[in-house]
Amino acid sequence: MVFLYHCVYMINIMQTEHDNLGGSAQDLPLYQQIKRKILLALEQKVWRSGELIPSENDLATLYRVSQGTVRKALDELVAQHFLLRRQGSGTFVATHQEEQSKYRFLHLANIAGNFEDSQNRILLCAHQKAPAIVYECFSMGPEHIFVHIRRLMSFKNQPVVLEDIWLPCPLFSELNLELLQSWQGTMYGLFESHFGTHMVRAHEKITAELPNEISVEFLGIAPSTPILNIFRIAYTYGDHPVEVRQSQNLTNDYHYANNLS
Amino acid sequence: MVFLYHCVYMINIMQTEHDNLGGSAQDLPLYQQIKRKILLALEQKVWRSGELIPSENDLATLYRVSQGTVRKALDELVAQHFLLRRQGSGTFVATHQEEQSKYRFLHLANIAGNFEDSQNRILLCAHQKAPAIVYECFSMGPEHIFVHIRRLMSFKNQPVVLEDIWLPCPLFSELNLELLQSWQGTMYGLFESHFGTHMVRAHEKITAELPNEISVEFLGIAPSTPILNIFRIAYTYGDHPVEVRQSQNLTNDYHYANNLS
DNA sequence: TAGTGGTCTAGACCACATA
DNA sequence: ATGTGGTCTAGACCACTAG
Repeated sequence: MVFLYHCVYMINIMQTEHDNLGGSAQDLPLYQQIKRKILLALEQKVWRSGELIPSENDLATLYRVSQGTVRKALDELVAQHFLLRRQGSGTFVATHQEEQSKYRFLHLANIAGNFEDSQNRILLCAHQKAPAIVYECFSMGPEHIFVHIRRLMSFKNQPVVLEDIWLPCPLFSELNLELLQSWQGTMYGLFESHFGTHMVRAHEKITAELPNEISVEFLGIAPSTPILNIFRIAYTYGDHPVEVRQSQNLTNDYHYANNLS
Repeated sequence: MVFLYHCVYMINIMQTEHDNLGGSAQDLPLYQQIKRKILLALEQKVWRSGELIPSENDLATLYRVSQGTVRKALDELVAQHFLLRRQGSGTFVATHQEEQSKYRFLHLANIAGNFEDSQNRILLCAHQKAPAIVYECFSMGPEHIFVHIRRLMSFKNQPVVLEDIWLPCPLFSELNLELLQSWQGTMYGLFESHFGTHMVRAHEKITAELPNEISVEFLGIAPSTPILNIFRIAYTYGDHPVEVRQSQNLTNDYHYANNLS
């Protein structure tokens, strides 16, 4: 029975939590405590991306709370895209393989406001030093090495985005050109399935700039063309930064679409 | 008793809904039906911005459902910023006067990632024709007139944003320069308190451009300076568009901050 | 002290997916 | 047929606000 299998893991985690919080759990509501425990289990990879987690009833038994309390914890985790519910099937760890998450981290739309599939070309994948800002983002010393990826994205076969990506090295050391070129799907899907790193959120700083030399070359534009510059830091479980990305976007035919609410 | 006062309104609304949906309410879950009724009441200004709405128990009695079902409807409305809960006090119609909504529709942050208060100068407030795109956004014929506002926003007394705002005319006809200049607070707060129009969401299209002549003049920049251009349509209850705004943002010292999740 | 929202429970029934 | 999540109910108790 799946339930018993998970029990072994979960009891460990429950007790770890118990120790950390000193019994009273800081007076957080029960459902918040359970939410934390599930998040910790996700961070510690008790359940992997795409896997089925125990049913609401099993979790309720495990945590010694009612099913309604588990449900409230799951509600929030689903709203934050950590989990995915399928009625009749169960609750699953969210992945970047799902159709619906294809444009979750890519907000570039055409004039009509629709998202299009991109054609991608990997220009570079090397172990290198990185710009100073990258070291700051990861709080790492200057001796560290990063995997540096450069990618050109085209829409309707017109180059639109040139991005430089830096990934910390112990974790992504095995990443190479062949793997990137053969992969069908989003980059975050690749990171998840081959490196066990699931991106949960990102922060972007958007500015208007003049293009760098590489953008001029690969986007085929004049050096005076205004470029939408996006500087992104992406985070995995536990708010650990695991990717820094700078992209230069040609916004003649496309725009960054954002909903405020 | 406040409860009885509201009953008169609510019963009308309930019956309107009932007629529209033909009894079976399209098989929507109860809490979704109640959410719709509350949204309709907000749209029809049964309760005004900032006002207390009936308690969960009163609403439950009114709609003949359990308090838990009302709560689930309110949960979603609060998450979408339509309502605001205050424990011990009650549930209120959300406003743009609250401190927390000051930067809800202004995502410009300084290098450290913090939001700053702006100094605003109204350059223009006139009843005018508008660019063609504005007519499209409102689905209005070319005979219509709009209120056109031009505003310069500065941070640390350096001009950073120049925005042009178009508002449809029957609704905002009374808007004038004196009112705009004397108003302390956000523009959406003004629209809400003086024109009964509460913005609930907006969509932005962001591009990099060269500045228009007016931006060159008022931002004090060279015509070749890249500018972050934001084209916004803002909506009130019922997804009716009520504002079109184009802003040109100088992103030398500030950036558009966006969280993806 | 009374009324409000916030948490938690227990149990019923429904809709859906899978075998 | 079974087990899953989805909805709905009724009731208890707690935390907070205000008169």
